[in-house]
Amino acid sequence: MENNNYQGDLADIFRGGNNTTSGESSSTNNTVIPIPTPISEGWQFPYSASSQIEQPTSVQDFGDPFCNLRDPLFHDLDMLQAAASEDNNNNNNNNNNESTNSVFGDSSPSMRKRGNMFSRMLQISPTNKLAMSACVVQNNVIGNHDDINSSKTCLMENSALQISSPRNTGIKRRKSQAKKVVCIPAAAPANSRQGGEVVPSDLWAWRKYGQKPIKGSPYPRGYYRCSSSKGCSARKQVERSRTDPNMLVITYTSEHNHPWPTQRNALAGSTRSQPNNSKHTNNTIIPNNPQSQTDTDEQKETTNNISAYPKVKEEVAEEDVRHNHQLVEMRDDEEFSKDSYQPIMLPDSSNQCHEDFFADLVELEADPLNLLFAKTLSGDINELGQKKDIESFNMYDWSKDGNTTTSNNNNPDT
DNA sequence: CGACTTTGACCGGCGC
DNA sequence: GCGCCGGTCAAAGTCG
Repeated sequence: MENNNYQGDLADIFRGGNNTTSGESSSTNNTVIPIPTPISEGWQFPYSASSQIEQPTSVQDFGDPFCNLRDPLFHDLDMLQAAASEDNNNNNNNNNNESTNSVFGDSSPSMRKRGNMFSRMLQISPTNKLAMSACVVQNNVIGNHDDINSSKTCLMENSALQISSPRNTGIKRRKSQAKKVVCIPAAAPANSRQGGEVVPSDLWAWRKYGQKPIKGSPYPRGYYRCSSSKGCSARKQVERSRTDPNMLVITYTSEHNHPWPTQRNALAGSTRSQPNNSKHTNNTIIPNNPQSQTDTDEQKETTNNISAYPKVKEEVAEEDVRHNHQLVEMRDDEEFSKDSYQPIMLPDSSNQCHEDFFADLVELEADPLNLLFAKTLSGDINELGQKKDIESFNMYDWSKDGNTTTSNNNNPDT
């Protein structure tokens, strides 16, 4: 394998970007929401125990719990510029802060207000220079999804490459598709057979249909499609970060054409990664019961299990901020009953110290995924200060209706 | 038996 | 136009 231009994957994420104006379905939509690792940043997810979790948008979220993450910062590009300007001034007075801290931490009021990593939706649009600027700013400050812990130099490099890439014209992409990129902590590669990833499962059932070695990456990329429903075009790609094997880069493509699966549906069609399958451990874990995660080599897991998104860093890419906003708005009208599941609430203490940083994340808190992060991060970081990866992912509590739940599946009490 | 994973082959987009 | 490379297909094998 070649190891050149590791930015490639990220570049791919960016390069295809066309802003999706309403009505332009053919455009490629990529947005990246870099989520810094709390491990090194001291960053943590906020959490509001009082937050009510709404059923995630199923049809338009690419099956990505992160889909609804959006960025107040980039909600308005004007705000972005204003923020940048403001922050520059502030940073001048806070030189002792690392740039990352300025964003993840607390240096800049403006960034603190607008700059949460979850919400950093960027409009990666070749036609929108301002958006591209936003991209640069974001990458410089927050990080590259492929290696958030990497140096700023690297980040800036990526930014430059992404923008300068001819592909950033993005008008022609292999297949015009909206994509979302999520970078999440992964189980230790050593635990995965054949370099396969232990992919944290989400609420959808995925079936692997291919795997390819990717140029520039020592790790293969797995291709999955939604198996929850025949005819569903939703796909995702899973690969390890080239620079940080502990991170998985998951790219969601296309959309689910069916409702968010119930637990049964999510589990349906899967015989190898069932929670009750002692051999094939799934990634679903009870947040409060880390031991429930056995994380064996067998669990290549991708699939099917409900839930679990890791805590730490992550990125979601999507090209059109507006689109995300729409998703958010639509979510309020979601026909899916939130009876389907309930988030596991965190102790209030978990969010206390983060509220300032996530002051603007009210919307995000409504997203189950946010809870995932909140839970995992607050727990893992506070307690361990290190990533526990997938082991503490299980953020969903599906037991509301008394059905078997992800949590319950791993809960010794059940 | 059905659903899944694995894996080589094929196809097509994209850069040169 | 050519070749590289990513994405998908589909056969074979595995598993419950």
